[in-house]
Amino acid sequence: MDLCSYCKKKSKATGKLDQNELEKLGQNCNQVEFKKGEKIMIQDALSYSIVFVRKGLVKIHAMGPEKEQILRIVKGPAYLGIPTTIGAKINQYSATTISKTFACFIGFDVFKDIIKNNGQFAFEIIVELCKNELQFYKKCINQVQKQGPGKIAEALLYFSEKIFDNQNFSLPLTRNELGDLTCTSRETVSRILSDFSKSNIINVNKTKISILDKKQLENISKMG
DNA sequence: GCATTAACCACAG
DNA sequence: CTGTGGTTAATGC
Repeated sequence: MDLCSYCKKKSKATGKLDQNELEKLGQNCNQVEFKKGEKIMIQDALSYSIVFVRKGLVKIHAMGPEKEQILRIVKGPAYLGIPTTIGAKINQYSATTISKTFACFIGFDVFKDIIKNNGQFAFEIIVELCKNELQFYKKCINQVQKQGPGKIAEALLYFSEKIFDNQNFSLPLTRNELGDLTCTSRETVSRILSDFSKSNIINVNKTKISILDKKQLENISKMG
């Protein structure tokens, strides 16, 4: 199986593995193809594996006391489930695909062994975890301090820049989910999107979004 | 008080 | 699933 050799090019961390480790990984991981909307990890389930998302988009979400909360959107290639597998016995969150996704389940024991034996690999994993944490801090501040338009503007810029690298994209979330992501209601998302559209900042057609005035959007995001 | 913001409800498409 | 309108509550001049 040459899957892991392929991923060696895709993932910085996997790139640090030697042939031996790659083979060991190959023997202990298995690729799965997911359709849009399928669950990769389930909150409250016991977790035994780390998931490597080769390609695709995944939403990380958890059920709160009131409602569903989308924590972040993950774009492959990326590791999934490291915090919850290492830091807790049961999954603290769910992961659901929002596009067609190819992912590999890696046995935790093998993953742990490689971390312990390969500092370069471990370092790259730490880099990824650190970046995620910093981004999460930013999201927290954004959510608590910005008001509606600022939150939506930031989310749109995030999808445009970080996920699709394009001014035009098809939003992989419903309005409701976008609300769950930005801590607003579905109605507020609708209203703000149509306001942006009326001001010619964006163009909206169902899930298709075009950013027309990026400067303006950045400004709204910045001002809150 | 008055304005702004956003959630909740309801209803239509 | 979405878009909109009315209502209501909180917050800040």
